[in-house]
Amino acid sequence: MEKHQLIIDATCDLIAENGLQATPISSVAKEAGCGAGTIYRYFETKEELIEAVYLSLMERFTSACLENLDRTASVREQLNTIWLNLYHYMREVPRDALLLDQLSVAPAISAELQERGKRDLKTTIDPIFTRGRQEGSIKDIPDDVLGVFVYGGISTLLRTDRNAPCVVPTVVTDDMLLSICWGAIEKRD
Amino acid sequence: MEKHQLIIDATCDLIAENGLQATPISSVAKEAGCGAGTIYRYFETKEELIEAVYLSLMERFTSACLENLDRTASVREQLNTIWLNLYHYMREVPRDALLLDQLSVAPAISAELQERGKRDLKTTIDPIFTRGRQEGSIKDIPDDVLGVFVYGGISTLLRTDRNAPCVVPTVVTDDMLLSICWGAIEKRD
DNA sequence: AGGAACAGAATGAACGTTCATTCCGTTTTA
DNA sequence: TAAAACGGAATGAACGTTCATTCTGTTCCT
Repeated sequence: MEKHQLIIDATCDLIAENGLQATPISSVAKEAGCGAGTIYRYFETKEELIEAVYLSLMERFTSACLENLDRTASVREQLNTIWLNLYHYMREVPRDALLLDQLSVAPAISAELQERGKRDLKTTIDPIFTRGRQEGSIKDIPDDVLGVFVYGGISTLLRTDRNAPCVVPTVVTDDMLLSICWGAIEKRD
Repeated sequence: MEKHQLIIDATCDLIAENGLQATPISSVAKEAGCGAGTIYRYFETKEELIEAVYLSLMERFTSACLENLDRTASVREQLNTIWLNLYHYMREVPRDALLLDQLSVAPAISAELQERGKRDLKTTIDPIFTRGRQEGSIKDIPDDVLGVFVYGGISTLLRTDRNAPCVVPTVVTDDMLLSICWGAIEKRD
């Protein structure tokens, strides 16, 4: 495998396990099986490495969320797919869920980088919300608000469970989760 | 004011503004108007200081959320009060919202400390959920799941807005917010 | 005077980053 | 073809900086 990617992977593992401020370059080098100096052949600074880690993480989230998405299906079916994809990915790959928690408060992650990381997902989801709103099945509230609220709920739920385990995985079925998510955004008369 | 509290306050301000890893003791000392050594008269280690900061933060959140709570009111009214209190507090005191973001991924904050920080709030809210469930107005889903989901939605919404401002404060009315929160947890037939 | 409280310089460990050197595969030369 | 020359990837010891913590002399209070 490419050294570039090897270094990124090692950094992902270490930050998820130990946190950002407990992940010195020296330990990344050891984990990646190279010398510390080598890392600086691929990344000018540690900050740049972190940025690369963040973008690779967001790519994985994006493709996980969009997996098996049938873009001809109904609004409801499409959102169900995306939300369950997100929920399952975060449960199955806690490393990436932990990593996202760490990076979302890292000073190295600027506002534009965040925007870049979310762009692909947003350009898929926002039209679904828009359509749902036109069809009258979704509340008249901006895309961002609806999307972010649901995302925040799911991610916080799983984060809490990671800290004090055993509540969520055994109790929250897919149906429950979707009922909560839909309740939040659904328009009722 | 007590030096003890002065040091905690200075630390709150600096962590909220600069992040935890950009808040050395030396800068806390300067902000608090004392020498670095003085801090160690009140806190044995920096970690202990961070723990005190966290507990003081959670006290403020707790009392903000429970303000004007009428414990004889209906389930719906009580939850409305709590959620709006939370929403308004996080909007009005962004320093504390930022601080919570930083501390919730800090290694100094252990799982038990988190539990202690949330305890008072939970012992008030959980019975409200339980009652709502008995009355048939709230979904048959554990307290933790419902509470955490709503909290996560609100806090993530405001965090996102802080990074790319202007969406939320002007657009999301109290009614909208409550409609989202209630939709998530409300039982419908 | 005597002891507690305080300030800030001193200390040593840990970190990000640099750089002189080594290593290794490829190209050139005879 | 064999060996010499080359170039850039890789290395890790060394450097300068920053930080938490300690030390030491001073100030304040009673």
